[in-house]
Amino acid sequence: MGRPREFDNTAAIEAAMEVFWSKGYEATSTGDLCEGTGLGRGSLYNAFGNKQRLYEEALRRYTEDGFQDQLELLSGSGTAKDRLRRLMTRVIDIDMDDPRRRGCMAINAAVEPAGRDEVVARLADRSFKRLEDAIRDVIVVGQELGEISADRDPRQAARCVLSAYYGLRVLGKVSQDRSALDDIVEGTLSAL
Amino acid sequence: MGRPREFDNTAAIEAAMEVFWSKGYEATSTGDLCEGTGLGRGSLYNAFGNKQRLYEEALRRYTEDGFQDQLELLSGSGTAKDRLRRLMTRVIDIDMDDPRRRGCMAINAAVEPAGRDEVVARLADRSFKRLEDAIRDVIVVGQELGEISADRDPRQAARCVLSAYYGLRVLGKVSQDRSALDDIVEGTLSAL
DNA sequence: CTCATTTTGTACTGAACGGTAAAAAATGGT
DNA sequence: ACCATTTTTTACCGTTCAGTACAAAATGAG
Repeated sequence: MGRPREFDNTAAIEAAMEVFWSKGYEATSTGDLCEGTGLGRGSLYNAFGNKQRLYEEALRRYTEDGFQDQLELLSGSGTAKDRLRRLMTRVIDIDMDDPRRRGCMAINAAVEPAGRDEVVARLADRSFKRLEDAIRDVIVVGQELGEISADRDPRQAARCVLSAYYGLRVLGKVSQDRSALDDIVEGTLSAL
Repeated sequence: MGRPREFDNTAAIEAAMEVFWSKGYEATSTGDLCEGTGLGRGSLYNAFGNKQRLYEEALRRYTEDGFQDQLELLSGSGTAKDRLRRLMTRVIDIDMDDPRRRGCMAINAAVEPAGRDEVVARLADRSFKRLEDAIRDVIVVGQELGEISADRDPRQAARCVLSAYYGLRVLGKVSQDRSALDDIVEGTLSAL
């Protein structure tokens, strides 16, 4: 019972995610969050407790949504290498087209608030590990089909792709040179 | 003429670097910087203008010092692969031994203040490019000596190592699994 | 010694911060 | 209709923020 909520919880978290993603944790004020979500201070604090917990919710949402997108790309058509290539070229497109240069929010989280918030650190870590597993699955299939050389441990190979992927996103934060990023994709794939 | 400075400019920048590196740009207050450098507010603002410009100085110092360390590792003894391996295992050691989990300040800069400060973005970009060139030089030598297969463009190969290197540092921010990071090193090197 | 010049320490500024208090408003149950 | 309960709104905390004003202190030039 009681007065019903006038806002959609999911939509509010998504709006907060956009704000945190664009500005980072520390540079985002609670006023920014009120403006972004359309909620008053009272509602925001009543629903989410404080800025830190709302950030955790926002990051959780980001990693869930992002992982679904990644799975979709990795389970598309084409060879295993084609799918891994699409995973990487997609983020190059996204990173270089985004005028706000938001990059990957999981990386941003690992860099900025993870040192002070163990929940954030574990969320980021789990997100990285899940992508590693998904990449590994693709590599295993590729090896079974003979598309990828089978003389390398698939877990190790997946970790290399994973590392290249996140390196790509770091470099994409400040690089203007798309061909450098494309080199990383092709070089990483030809190593498999 | 005028009253002489009582502090060493270089030492102050270095102290500020430590503070920014540990806490990040936004979370560092001007009070933290006074405490870290030992300077009063007046001296600090008189010498460096404002927080942003001091950060730029600190990052400049970090990238200069860091690049010297990297060059030293890359010009050491052993084969080209040995030297590239040392470059990477060194940062794994550093990242995993550091209780403060500061990571790579250039990455931190690319993630946090680069979006609002073009000077920072260019400093980070330049730092990345310089390491790419240094890695490429080692690969070229390795190819000439037959230690590294010569059928890959050295620039592309260098970019792959570079990307793996920064991926490594991102993962090292939150990972507790050293063997995963070691896999990346060995996988990346065996691809050359 | 005096004066121009620079640095230093301190006190202070208005603004913005994260978070809270409390009352009004809106519901369902009885 | 009334009450317990929850959300919303608004006004308000005390604190901290980045940056400044200004006078005292320390120099070298003349």
